[in-house]
Amino acid sequence: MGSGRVRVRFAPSPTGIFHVGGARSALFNWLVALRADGDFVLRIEDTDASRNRPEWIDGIISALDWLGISPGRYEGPVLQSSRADRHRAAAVRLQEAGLAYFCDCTRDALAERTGNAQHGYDGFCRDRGLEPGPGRALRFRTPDEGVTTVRDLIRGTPEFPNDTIEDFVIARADGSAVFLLANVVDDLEMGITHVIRGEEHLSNTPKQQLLWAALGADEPPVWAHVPVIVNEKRQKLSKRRDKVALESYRDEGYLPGAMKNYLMLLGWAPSGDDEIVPWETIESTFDLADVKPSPAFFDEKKLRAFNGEYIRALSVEEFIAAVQPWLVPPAAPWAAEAFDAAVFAVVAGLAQSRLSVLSEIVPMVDFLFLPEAPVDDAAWAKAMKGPAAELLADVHDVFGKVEWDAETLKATLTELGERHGLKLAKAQAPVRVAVTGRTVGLPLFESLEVLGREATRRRLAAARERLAAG
RNA sequence: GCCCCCAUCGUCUAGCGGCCCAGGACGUCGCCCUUUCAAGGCGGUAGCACGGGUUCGAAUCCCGUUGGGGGCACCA
Repeated sequence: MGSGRVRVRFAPSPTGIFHVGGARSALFNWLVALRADGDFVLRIEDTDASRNRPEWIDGIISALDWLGISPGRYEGPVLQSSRADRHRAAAVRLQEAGLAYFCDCTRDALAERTGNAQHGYDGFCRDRGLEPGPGRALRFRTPDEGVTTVRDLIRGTPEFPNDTIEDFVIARADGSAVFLLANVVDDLEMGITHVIRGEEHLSNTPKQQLLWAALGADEPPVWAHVPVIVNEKRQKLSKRRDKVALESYRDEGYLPGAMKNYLMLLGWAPSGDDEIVPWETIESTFDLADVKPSPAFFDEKKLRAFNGEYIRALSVEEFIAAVQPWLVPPAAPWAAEAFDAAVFAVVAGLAQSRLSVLSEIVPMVDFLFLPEAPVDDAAWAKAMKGPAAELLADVHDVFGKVEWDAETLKATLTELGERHGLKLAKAQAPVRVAVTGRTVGLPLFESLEVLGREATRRRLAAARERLAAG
């Protein structure tokens, strides 16, 4: 408005988790602000006091920060609750101007009149001239004729016949404004020029646009309703059924870069054949007008693949720093003092290409820091077959005297395996399970080298005992 | 029930009238590499929902059908 400076806002309600759909909306808004050299405002829609907790707000701020939208780079957070007086004032203004009226209809009374179902409000109190009072909500009087045309950057110009827009409630009986009004009052007074939000708000838009005009705005903001993100059943991602918390992805070890890149691909695509692109490229090429209007499925498999790529793109030093949180309790099952950074550094590079998410580092290196091999029963059953017992006996014996380096260990086991008619691929299995507890994992000989002769032989001996015990 | 939105491989998409008997990515399948598992390399698989138009020409434009989805609270 006025100056022409672009101002966008991200207006989540604090619900305890940060929804991936919200993350995408935030990113879209952020990008629009960045590209237009405009402002990004964070507004917390906390008007429903019954379900609000201060820590939820911190959660939103830190989630945004994780995405690269850091405090100080945007306006806010502005708590919508702090503006309640403005909202009430707007409601009063509309009522005094004759654009809204009081209504004491209950849901039941309305259902009875309209033949239940989910019809809109029938305008019963429109001309009853009710005064404010207990049980009386304020309804906005919508036009009876004409259409309200919404200009939407992603969807064109959806038209809503005014006679299908009911006289909706804008303030509760206690005078407090509901979302529809509070949201508009804030956007208007905060000078928001572009409202970029989820598609689920599209049907609210004609109502809000009517409110913009009623409150004296010269023109409504530019709307952009981004498609919803759906699950495999093609339904909107829900907190109850689906894994929607950004925090859970973060805690599992997804890198913010991968998450951002993936999220952007839902409904938008970089030019060219590469889907994995630097954030800077996205910043310099993103355009809301290129966003596809159809819903997109949140494919965690693809996200994982992306994350693996991002992990592999890290330098070993960066990788070591990134996995740090998973190498100490409580994420790690070993004692804090059992961890040896030098040992880990040796295998870090080997582990890096084997992870899709950072948390997978734990089962990959636990054998190095746990006092004993964390033997998995299924792995044991699978590997300890045939001449395993005899082979282990030989290995235990010979490993007591050979040079302790990966190359020698490999040559040794190759030879020992042949003695029992086993190719190396087969011969390594029992040794691997005896020492690491699993059938899969890091390259074996390098693992043995860092683990050391003593620990390795102790585990081989333990495995022999267990085998002997049946 | 009413209003609105959407429709290219299983999935995310490129395509904005001829460059397309449709390209990329994830998945999946096969092969190679290989001490397991990954990673990597090579190759394959699979799609314009349907029906009418418009046009010399349609995945691309229009209409309809069908199918999906979202919304219809004194929640946000």
